Amino acid sequence: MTDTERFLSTQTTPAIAAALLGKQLRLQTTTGALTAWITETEAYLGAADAGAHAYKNHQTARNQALWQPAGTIYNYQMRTWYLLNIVTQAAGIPECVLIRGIEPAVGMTQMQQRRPVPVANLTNGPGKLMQALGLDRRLNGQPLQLATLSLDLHHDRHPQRVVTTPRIGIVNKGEWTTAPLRFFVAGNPFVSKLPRRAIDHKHHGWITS
DNA sequence: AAAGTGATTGTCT
DNA sequence: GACAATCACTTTC
Repeated sequence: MTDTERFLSTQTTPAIAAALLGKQLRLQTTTGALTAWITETEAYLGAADAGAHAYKNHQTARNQALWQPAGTIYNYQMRTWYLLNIVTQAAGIPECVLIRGIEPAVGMTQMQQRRPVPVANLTNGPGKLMQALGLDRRLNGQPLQLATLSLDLHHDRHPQRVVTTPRIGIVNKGEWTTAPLRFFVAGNPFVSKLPRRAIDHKHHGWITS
């Protein structure tokens, strides 16, 4: 088992979602690597979770990847956008973490070419970050470390504080609508639906090293 | 700053 | 044919 597989399968999925904040996402491209720090995540808790695609273990052609082992990419289309999830837990347990925000580290110029908007609007949402990385659903079902996309647990930053809220876009799902399963780095600007006044312009919410 | 609406497309019933 | 783990734009305060 790799370090990444262990990280993604030996703690609860909400704990993994929180622990992913500050970890580095890396995309290998023909012109070099793009890297970014994860700033916002959501946990989806499988068969029990009325807000999840795997609710009641309902398998369809689209969501097969959820039953694969930890580290598998679950990538699907939402309207005209693509969303990135990382499967957690052992094979057969359909839990995952949705990546909702990333802070560009290396390659921001390339990201802006793919998504020509002001930096403040570049990667602060799950559909936006996929457009900035130039990705679609072709990665669906692939293991993270074998794909051009990978997780680097050893290059990480540490949030000063993590904020927990209900998930975005989950409506009429009873207790699961308000369950505290969204996590983000307090003060980081690359977080969806964040009021301007909540931004830490100096350190972006990271512990300085 | 918050709330509302339309765009647009694959997926599932 | 309904609906969706979104986004961008408009309206309103």
